[in-house]
Amino acid sequence: MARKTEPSRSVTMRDVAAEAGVAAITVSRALSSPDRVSPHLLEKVQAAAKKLQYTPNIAAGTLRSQKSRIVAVIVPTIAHSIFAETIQVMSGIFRPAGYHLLIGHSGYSLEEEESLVTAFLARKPDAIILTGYTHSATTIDLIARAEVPLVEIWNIPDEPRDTVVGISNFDAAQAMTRLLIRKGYRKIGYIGGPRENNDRVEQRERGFAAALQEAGLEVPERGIVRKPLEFENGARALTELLSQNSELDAVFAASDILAIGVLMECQNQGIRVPEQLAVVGFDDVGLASYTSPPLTTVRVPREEIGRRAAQEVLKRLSGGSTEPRIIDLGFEIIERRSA
Amino acid sequence: MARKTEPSRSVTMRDVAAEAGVAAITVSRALSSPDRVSPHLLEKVQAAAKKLQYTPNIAAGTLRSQKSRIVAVIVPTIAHSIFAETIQVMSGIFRPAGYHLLIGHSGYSLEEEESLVTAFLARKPDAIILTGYTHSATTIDLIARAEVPLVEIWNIPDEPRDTVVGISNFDAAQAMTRLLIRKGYRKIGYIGGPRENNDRVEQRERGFAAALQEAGLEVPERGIVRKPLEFENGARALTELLSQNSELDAVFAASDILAIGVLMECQNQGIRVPEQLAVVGFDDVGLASYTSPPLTTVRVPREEIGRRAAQEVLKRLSGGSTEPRIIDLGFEIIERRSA
DNA sequence: GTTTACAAAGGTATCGTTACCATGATTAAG
DNA sequence: CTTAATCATGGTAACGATACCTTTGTAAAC
Repeated sequence: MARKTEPSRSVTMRDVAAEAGVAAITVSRALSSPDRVSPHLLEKVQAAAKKLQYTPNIAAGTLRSQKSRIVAVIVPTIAHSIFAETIQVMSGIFRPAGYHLLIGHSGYSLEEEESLVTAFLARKPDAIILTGYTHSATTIDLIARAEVPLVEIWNIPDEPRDTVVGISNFDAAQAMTRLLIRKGYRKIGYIGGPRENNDRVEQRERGFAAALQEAGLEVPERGIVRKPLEFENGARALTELLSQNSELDAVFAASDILAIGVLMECQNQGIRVPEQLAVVGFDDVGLASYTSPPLTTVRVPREEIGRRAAQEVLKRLSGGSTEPRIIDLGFEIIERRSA
Repeated sequence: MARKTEPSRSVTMRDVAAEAGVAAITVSRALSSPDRVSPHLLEKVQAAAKKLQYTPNIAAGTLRSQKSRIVAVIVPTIAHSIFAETIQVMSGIFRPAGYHLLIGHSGYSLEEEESLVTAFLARKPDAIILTGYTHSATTIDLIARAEVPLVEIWNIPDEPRDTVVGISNFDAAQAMTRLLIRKGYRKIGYIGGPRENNDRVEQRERGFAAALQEAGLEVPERGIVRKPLEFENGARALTELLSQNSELDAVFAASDILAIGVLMECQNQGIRVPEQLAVVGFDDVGLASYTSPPLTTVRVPREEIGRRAAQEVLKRLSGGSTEPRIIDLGFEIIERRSA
């Protein structure tokens, strides 16, 4: 591909300026704040830029202005649909605004997250978006020192560090469990993800336990199973749960992925849902309304989380308030037929 | 968060140099090619960098060296698990090598892809990874002019432009259809995605048609339905297909997402799979082995695609060959119980 | 012991843009 | 009609790193 002609120095602002018969700085202005140059020159500059196929060198601009027009995003995993969707939505909002996304996945490891933050900070991102509120002290310190706006998404803490956009996973899990109780289920098992470094899952588990407690119910003996969020683990977890607890009448899965695994296993084992066993999930992934029976679950406004997070960043970057604040987007219990 | 003390000029290489009692250039070398400085000074520099919490300014380095250590990746959509997985794998390989990923989604639009390429090019990426081989002429020209290595993934063209890592979607679809024919199915319907700007899907459709033709079979009247890749569209497409073609005995879905939608609709309508209707998919997503019945499908080595693509980029960036070439990773027919 | 080779370290210029300040032109205010 | 205020434009320096070249020191070769 690369044709070897000459060193082919790339077209710079100076070249465009010469072509248009103006100063370099005017080209800069024409391209980044068009309303600050006269229509006449603006047109000339644009024509010249087009003619020379000028591509600005962002690195140079970043070096001088200390603004990279990059937003760094770190999620636990990109390969989970809920995070992929969030990223996609954010990307769609940042793009037209001229910002690009630097994406990393921590694999639920705080060390890896810290290492990513360190690496990303070297690119002077204009903002950083992290998942959850659980981060290493160094991570937080690094970001504070760099004076980079921080938006934490997906879960709501007691005290915000900076901006937070999410829902109360505790409240949502509690509400869902209450529904189960209200419907008359009494022996409710829990299937969730590992709690390490995952405050979303941890809060869901707590919300579940809180609902049982306030109803005077107990968590069944060995009624809690935790496995990574994969379909097959839902299936396995159910088997495990049932082998320990034959008279379970309901299962709360802290993620639809697990819940769907549970439903599939029920189908395999011929367990009728919800007659023999009620199953509820969390997230409301696309598939949840197509399972049989359709899954009762908690709808998390995940696109809205992405959208608001991105909008908050943009607002902040154009001079918005820097006060720490929590944006609670709320959840919704979606009753379908699995409970 | 941002504490307003003083302008807090950030720590530069010069500061580290002063602290370590060496020249700035030595710091540069110590950090980027440690084996080119004496162990003694290396240690001193590292200590100084640590003490001052030095963070390199990549923009400055990029400006000077014309190397950004950024790789741009454009996929049609991030929110589809197969692309999310590919991205995750690539990200995992690039990260330890010191490269970061700039990710964009084109929404299956060539114009949007072109616009993304234009925007990304301004960041002087060290390589660009695109999905499929169908791109606008300008896109290709832009990349060629910028002399940026290009890797195209997921599908294999006749003539490679640069590096290609993928599978033959044509061959795979053909092989799958042949299997259906070999098993005795004769009235085979097709459910696929829209073909515009999607050479993967297009080649699958062609492969399907080719297999029927070589067996002397015909595509059933109105036996082809195309809808965006969503579960619900699989369900809808099946209904549509069946209403036009009551004696269909098999359905080839060009994506597991659609196939799973089909399976769910079969369950709803009480159609026995595979006895009344065989269903096969394409991709082998995680869920495919958990449906009931488990889905017969084409396994696409999508993690391997991501891995190889990333490795090829790294190889190329450390001086590897620049000859255009195709890396065909092959596919596998996974026979489960849905056909 | 002298010459050659090579490694280690430093000096300086430079990448391409934008911040900052200055200038001249135009308009508004008195 | 003068003065101030505002706008459009330009000149220059600087952001922080690395490429390139030079210098110095040490080991190898004869």
